[in-house]
Amino acid sequence: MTLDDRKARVLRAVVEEHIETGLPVGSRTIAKRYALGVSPATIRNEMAELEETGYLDKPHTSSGRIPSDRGYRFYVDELMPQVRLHDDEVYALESLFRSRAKDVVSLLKETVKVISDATNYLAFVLGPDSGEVTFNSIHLLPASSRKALLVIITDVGYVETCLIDAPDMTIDEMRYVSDMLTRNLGSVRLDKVADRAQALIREEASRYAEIIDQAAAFLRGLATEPDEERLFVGGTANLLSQPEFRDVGRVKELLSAIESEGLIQYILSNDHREGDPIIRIGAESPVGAIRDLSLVYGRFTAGNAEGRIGLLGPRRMDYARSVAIIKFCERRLSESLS
Amino acid sequence: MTLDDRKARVLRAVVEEHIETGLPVGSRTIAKRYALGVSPATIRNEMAELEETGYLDKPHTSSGRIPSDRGYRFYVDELMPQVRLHDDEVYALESLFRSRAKDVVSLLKETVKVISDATNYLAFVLGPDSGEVTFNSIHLLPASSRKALLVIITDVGYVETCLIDAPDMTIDEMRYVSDMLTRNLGSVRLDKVADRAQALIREEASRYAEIIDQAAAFLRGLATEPDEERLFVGGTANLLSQPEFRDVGRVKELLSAIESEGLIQYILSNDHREGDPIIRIGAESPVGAIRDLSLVYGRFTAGNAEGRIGLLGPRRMDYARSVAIIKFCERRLSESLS
DNA sequence: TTTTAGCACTCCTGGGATGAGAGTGCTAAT
DNA sequence: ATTAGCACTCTCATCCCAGGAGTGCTAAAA
Repeated sequence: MTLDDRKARVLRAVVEEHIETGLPVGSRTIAKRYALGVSPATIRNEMAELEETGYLDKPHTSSGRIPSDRGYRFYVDELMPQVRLHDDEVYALESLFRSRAKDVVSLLKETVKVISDATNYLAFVLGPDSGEVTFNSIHLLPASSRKALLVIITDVGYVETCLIDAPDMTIDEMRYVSDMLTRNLGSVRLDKVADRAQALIREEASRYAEIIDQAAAFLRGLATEPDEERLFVGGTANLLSQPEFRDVGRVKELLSAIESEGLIQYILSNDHREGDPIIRIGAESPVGAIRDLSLVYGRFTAGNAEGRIGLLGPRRMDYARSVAIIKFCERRLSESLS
Repeated sequence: MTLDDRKARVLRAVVEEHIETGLPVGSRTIAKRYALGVSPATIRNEMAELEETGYLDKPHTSSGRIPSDRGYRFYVDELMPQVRLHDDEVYALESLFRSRAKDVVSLLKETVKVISDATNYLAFVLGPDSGEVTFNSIHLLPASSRKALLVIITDVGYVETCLIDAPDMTIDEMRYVSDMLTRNLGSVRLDKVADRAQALIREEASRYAEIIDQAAAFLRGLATEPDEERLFVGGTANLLSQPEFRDVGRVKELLSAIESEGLIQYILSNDHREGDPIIRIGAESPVGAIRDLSLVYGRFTAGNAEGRIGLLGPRRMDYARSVAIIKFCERRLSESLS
């Protein structure tokens, strides 16, 4: 279904006006602020037809119109301009990615912070799933007299550590065990590592069985860690400044929705290419709690695993800018993590 | 200033009733629900006197009373019962501290989560200041062909990592540098380490100057990291279910207050012993944004550094239970981190 | 002297009623 | 096909009023 030129222009005006003000928009406003060259009455007629065909809604009989999900969808697919980010925004993001004395987790967290502040929406990053990751090397380091620190470096740059019991081990023994573990378990996917470790214990019949056991348990833990563990959310406070959240009930609902499994599963279930962010408007997402919010998110790759980065905002969010920001982050995250 | 026995009982009844319901409490309610053995009229007289002496307030002329800051203070100091935690609460907390396959940061984060869920208040932990910490050992590990991972283990169990440029180094070289750094910089306080590193570079006149430089820069970064970096907050969503936050403006104000330097500085500025949590009621804290909230927090020690753990709730928070929870966490955190 | 019952008074709260304002839909004129 | 004009609809803020909860005061009872 397509729209004739003038209807499209009216729709675009309604959407953009509504995105800006958050209020229902009337025919007079459009006539005044958008140079369509026709009178309010004509626009009224067009709006009536756009309503009949489902692109616009009326909150009540005698108010202005607001875009329906379908209206936003048409706008996003056909009318939305491609925006360029402001120089200072680009600068803020670039400096994030340039200073590389950081671990992956900090990078992801800071990215979330920057883009939520830049948009006033809620931002999230879903880090690469460690289960699909292989690890680069594993090290045992002395931590105290009876403890050792297990350090695991994955191929996407995650660094995971945990303290394990390792009484009476010399540094040389630790090095030996480190080498053995790296040799035998490196380049095995994390979710397969537990089995391999069992085999290793049998082969070696060694006095290090206990160490290997602890290491395997930890690796197993990493692989089976629930999705929420690698979700970083930022900008809750920003969201509160959106007028649609003057009702606290909404906010609560939303916050718990984000932490619930459902939303993450939904985001992961959508297959898409990098550089082509997914936009889900209002009730297009099957997740109830965000039925009057919109979602713009993309994916980035880190080694052979992938993560997601996105924005969650009111249905009247600024899609054009959001898409530009997400695209930028997709690209730069993928570069930084490879 | 002290109160005669009956006034104290009336005050206690008003405080406890108000904590439970959140509403102004009237004389009739107290006569009915608390067995003081006197009529509402008598209670009215007592309440009038308590109001005159500043222990109670009236929202308006003909409503029930609510405790003033002073009333809460008297309650907290003189009337509040010592509560024991429920078995299941103790269990939830104990299992947190028992499973020790965790790094410090996760432990702190999970503690925050557990106690904010248990209380429905906002919980926070301020981790030990790394500037006052010495480190245990420092290691260089191969990460990729041109990069090495710098791992620093502090004496309180923090593990900090960062990637640095280290082209063409063999494992043996890395071990050599690791040993050198640990020998020369270990047991130096983090905030003194930069100077020491400069000295080291001069002494060694070595080809590893660049590595040492990067390590020193990172250590310096740790030491000068702002206080907020080690602040973990949890339970924002819980706070929204408190009736005093049905107004979104409040919530926003509060969220930004927490992230502001001021509150943290205030908390750090109070000296106190472990096992003796500080209670700050309403306007007792000089930080404007929490002038109608209360703060209950304690301290824990980790090596020779110290951290803080606390709850931020409405002025009518359940002080008795909050104190019990904070005491418990103080003790167990100190045990776990030493 | 202390406690209590009684009662007038105050103030908040919630439910209509009202009027202004914004915007529409329709009709008739251009 | 477009536009001006106008009656109509609906929301929103305000005001008013009655109901209810609670107080303070006075006078009687313990």
